[in-house]
Amino acid sequence: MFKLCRRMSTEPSPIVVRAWARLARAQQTGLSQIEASLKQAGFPPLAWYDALLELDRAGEAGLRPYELEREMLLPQYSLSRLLDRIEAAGHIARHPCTEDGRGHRVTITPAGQELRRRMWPVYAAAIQTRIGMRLSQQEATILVDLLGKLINPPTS
Amino acid sequence: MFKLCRRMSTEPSPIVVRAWARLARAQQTGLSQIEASLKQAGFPPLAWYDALLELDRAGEAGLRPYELEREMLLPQYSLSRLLDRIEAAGHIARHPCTEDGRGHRVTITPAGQELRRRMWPVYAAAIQTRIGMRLSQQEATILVDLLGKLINPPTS
DNA sequence: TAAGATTGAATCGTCAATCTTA
DNA sequence: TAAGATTGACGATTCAATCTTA
Repeated sequence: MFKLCRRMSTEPSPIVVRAWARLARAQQTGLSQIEASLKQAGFPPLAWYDALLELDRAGEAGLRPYELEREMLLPQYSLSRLLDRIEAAGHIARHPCTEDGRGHRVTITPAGQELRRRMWPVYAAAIQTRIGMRLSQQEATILVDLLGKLINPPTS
Repeated sequence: MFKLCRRMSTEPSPIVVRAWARLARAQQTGLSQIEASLKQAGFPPLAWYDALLELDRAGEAGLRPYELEREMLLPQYSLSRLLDRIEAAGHIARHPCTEDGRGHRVTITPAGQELRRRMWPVYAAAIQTRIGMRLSQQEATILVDLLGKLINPPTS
């Protein structure tokens, strides 16, 4: 009798599997509470905030859609539809791009800046409830460090 | 001149905001790689695995949909539609419930057990790539502990 | 040919209403 | 009245195809 070859030489250890399970659970729990808080306050989803934040930081020059895709880790078509909705609500504007005729520039409008500003206190309160009230400053620092190792590139 | 009242006495600290941002980013990156691996191998989404795992553990008695909702943190209607799809593919069965005429019991079929078994190596390899290869055992242990503090109940 | 960006059709998720039984 | 569960209608996401310009 021979032992079967262990093909999965890189099978994850039980503690690694638990780490992934808890990462998924902690994020899902946090995200759903944040989304619920925003909705209850009459605001749009968190993805709108993320987009408006990046566009606000980019200033008058705005961003190309492909730049926003990379910031937000969204596929091209998904961002395109998200921008459709935010634009229809009057919070961003799309302009033809002078340097590259294929592309566009996206900029935030004053109404968009105002929306982002008003969303922040609700978002911040939810972050504080889910994270801030459960970790010390030192624990939060360690968590930031460990999660940094999980984010690309592999050698960070 | 009087200072304005600080209404947000619980404004999160910058490190807490960074912790949330990285938690969201690490989970999103991990999940999208896992989903991509499963899809490339011809398998259904991760939610199918999660449901099949719980039902496999529950054995012949199966689970009531409301029990599965709580395990998976899904709303009732969302789980109902997920079960529709998995049932249509022949991987689970819904039975009327003898103890409670309103409810049902959901059980895994042999085909469902087989599917779950075949999905695991692909899922495991992705976990190892995203988590196992980036953290030591000690780091993974600390991460499990910190994430545990973020998961309900608040006093865990 | 490839990159930036969008879109029709199909799938999936969500809201509100509904049905059945406790 | 409330709990377990489902469903019609609608909104969001995804896939594949398309359009325009580099």
